[in-house]
Amino acid sequence: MSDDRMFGLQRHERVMDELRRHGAVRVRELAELLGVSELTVRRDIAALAAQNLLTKVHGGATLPTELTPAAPTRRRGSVGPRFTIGMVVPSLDYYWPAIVSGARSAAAAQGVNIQLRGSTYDWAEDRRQITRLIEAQQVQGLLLAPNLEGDSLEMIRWIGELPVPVILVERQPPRWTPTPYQLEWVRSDHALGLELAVRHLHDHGHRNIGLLLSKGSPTSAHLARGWDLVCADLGIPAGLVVRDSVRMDEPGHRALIAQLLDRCRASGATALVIHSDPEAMSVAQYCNELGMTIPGDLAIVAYDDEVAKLAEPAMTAVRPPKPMVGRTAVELMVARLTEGRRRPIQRVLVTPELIIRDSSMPLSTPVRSTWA
Amino acid sequence: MSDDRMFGLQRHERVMDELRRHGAVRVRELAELLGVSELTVRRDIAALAAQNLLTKVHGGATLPTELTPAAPTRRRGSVGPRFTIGMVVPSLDYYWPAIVSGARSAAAAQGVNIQLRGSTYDWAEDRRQITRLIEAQQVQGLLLAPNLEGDSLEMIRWIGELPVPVILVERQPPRWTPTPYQLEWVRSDHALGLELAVRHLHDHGHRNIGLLLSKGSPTSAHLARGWDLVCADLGIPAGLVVRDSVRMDEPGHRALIAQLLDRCRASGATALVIHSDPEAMSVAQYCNELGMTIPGDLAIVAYDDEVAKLAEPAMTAVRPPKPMVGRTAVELMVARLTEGRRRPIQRVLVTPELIIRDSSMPLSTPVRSTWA
DNA sequence: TCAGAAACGTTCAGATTCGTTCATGGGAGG
DNA sequence: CCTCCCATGAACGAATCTGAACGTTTCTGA
Repeated sequence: MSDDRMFGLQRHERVMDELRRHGAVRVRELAELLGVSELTVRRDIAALAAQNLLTKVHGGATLPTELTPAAPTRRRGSVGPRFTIGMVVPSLDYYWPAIVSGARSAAAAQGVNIQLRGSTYDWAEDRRQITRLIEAQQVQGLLLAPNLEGDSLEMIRWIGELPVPVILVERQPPRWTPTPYQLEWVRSDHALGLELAVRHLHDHGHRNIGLLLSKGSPTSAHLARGWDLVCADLGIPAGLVVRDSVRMDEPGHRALIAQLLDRCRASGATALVIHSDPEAMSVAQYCNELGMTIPGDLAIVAYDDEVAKLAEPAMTAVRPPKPMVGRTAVELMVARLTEGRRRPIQRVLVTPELIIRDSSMPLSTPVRSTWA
Repeated sequence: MSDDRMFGLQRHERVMDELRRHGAVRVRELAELLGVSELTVRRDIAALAAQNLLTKVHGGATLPTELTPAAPTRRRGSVGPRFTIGMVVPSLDYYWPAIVSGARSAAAAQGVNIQLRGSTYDWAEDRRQITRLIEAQQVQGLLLAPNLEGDSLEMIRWIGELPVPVILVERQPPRWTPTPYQLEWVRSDHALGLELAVRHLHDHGHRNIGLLLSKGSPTSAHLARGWDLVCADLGIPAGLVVRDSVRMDEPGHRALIAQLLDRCRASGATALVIHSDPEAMSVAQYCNELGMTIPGDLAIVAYDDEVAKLAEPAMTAVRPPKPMVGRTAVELMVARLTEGRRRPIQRVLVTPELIIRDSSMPLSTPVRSTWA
């Protein structure tokens, strides 16, 4: 089933992954981690460095910085707009690395720099990071993903008054904002993503589906909206919605899952859509311990597709277009900086993708994606 | 399963399925799984790679990522992708010329051609034009603005089955479409445009505002939605909405306007938002004949800004970002044609602009847009 | 400054994979 | 029924990937 070996490209991705997660990697560790010789790792690093995706240092590699020696200058004459864009994201180890990576590669293609700042899901910290970026006077634009829960109007007004253009990433302010210019944003269409999941399950015969939302995520609201719409469209019950945190590191998660499964049984649900992979894997593992089979006794679709592939069975998941969101944000920002205020405000929705694996369909069924 | 042999296309789908499930596939395993020779698998992979559906690597294939070595960079001649894009618009004399013009200039910048076809606001004619463009085999993509009133699902399904990528312009299909790929679109955010108009009037003291919608325009629905939302937000009455055609060339338009003004007087309305310039000018002219002053006795904001500037007094109007819509559509299409199906679906809203002239504010007031 | 240790990269070899060339066979169309 | 065409498969030289060996460079601490 699993390969003992990976392809070169996969290794490259893995290297970049580790790099984004930790900011730096060392050859020795990577060699062990990936199960290849150090020489191979060095070759990988050299290849990635040739694309300016990382900076080679003695003993390993780091994320590229403006200090990178001998950055091959862009093609001769057309230096292009050399902007520096600040980016503040709420997390650097879940969900956001893929967005940052998409942003980084778009930035490389456009010849601009990105100043990345990790924050938390907390507005005060967001604000601190943003303020520091602005005060450093180095950034011409900002890509932000602030926590808009709470008194969002106040935050939005504050953001609107920043001296540089702002584009919100994976966030949607109210449709009208009390700012001199309407705010620009780009986000995944999570409501549609959820709809894809439910319709996939519906296509495979499930008529009674439940939804488990993780608490406190800005995504939940969109998922809930998509849920209501698609259930109404398909004429299936929309009642089984649970908001709870059932991660394995959460105390009492087993009791919560047991409770959830009771509700499924009571309402006759045969499938669950679960927000965020860890929660889905937690549920799957619990089912496994109980002797329930997946997808036989319960079909599961996870939402996020960060680690769903690694579950056993591999989990069908909705994958938000994270790299594309980052990329689009950068492209919008470059356009805004290049064209100035005359350019009309754009708001972009990007559609997630449904990755069909084994947790949602009987294994014997010939594999056939609805996306064919 | 049923057949010992499958067609090439089926095999391709199967390969993509495996790929989506596992993220990577190995030539050897696929050959065994599909019961064909490795050479055949390699040929399949090469074909799929040519469509950017996967990335070929030594020993197999992976899903395309941003690390995917760039396709043959077409620098030297830098001929650019010389695509030809078909564009079918419902009118060539109102509203649409600005969109087409935006599209044309973007096309020139991108080095692609546009085949323009005028149609009507009628689905049968749309379909005829589209069919002809397809059959001529000259276009690699289509920008369409079909009339989606009526049995829109049927039309959407038809559009989804066209052999070239489609982007809808100023049209929004249902959030989910029964097509192999979700439809892509770009449109003006008319609801927000209307909101700008109402808030502008509200800012200048109007607390009782009416809305006149032209009948049968696809825009009306968005305007009505924006109207309900903004009236609720501002806490002003939303009851005075009239749907009528009051163009000067419409028989009986004077009676309808008289009726409208009666309703305004009855409800105490001091301002009107009127969809489409000709209607607004018609009302303004009638008011003028009655001796009412604009904006003194009645403030007017027109929606479309096609000819609003020519009115007397010059009319404040919401200007949908028409050139930008056309431009964005072309840019999206070029991206789609360049990057293929792997590119996630984008849906873009562009924000209109409020052009403040004389019909909404006392003439003495220095004209100053809230947009500074 | 120097020496030891670690890391690096060149070279070579073994193994695997790729793709060209040519031959075969079955289905579509006449 | 025949022919043409395309998809497939076999074989083999070419290309690629990987790791070991070993001389060279860089780092670190005395």
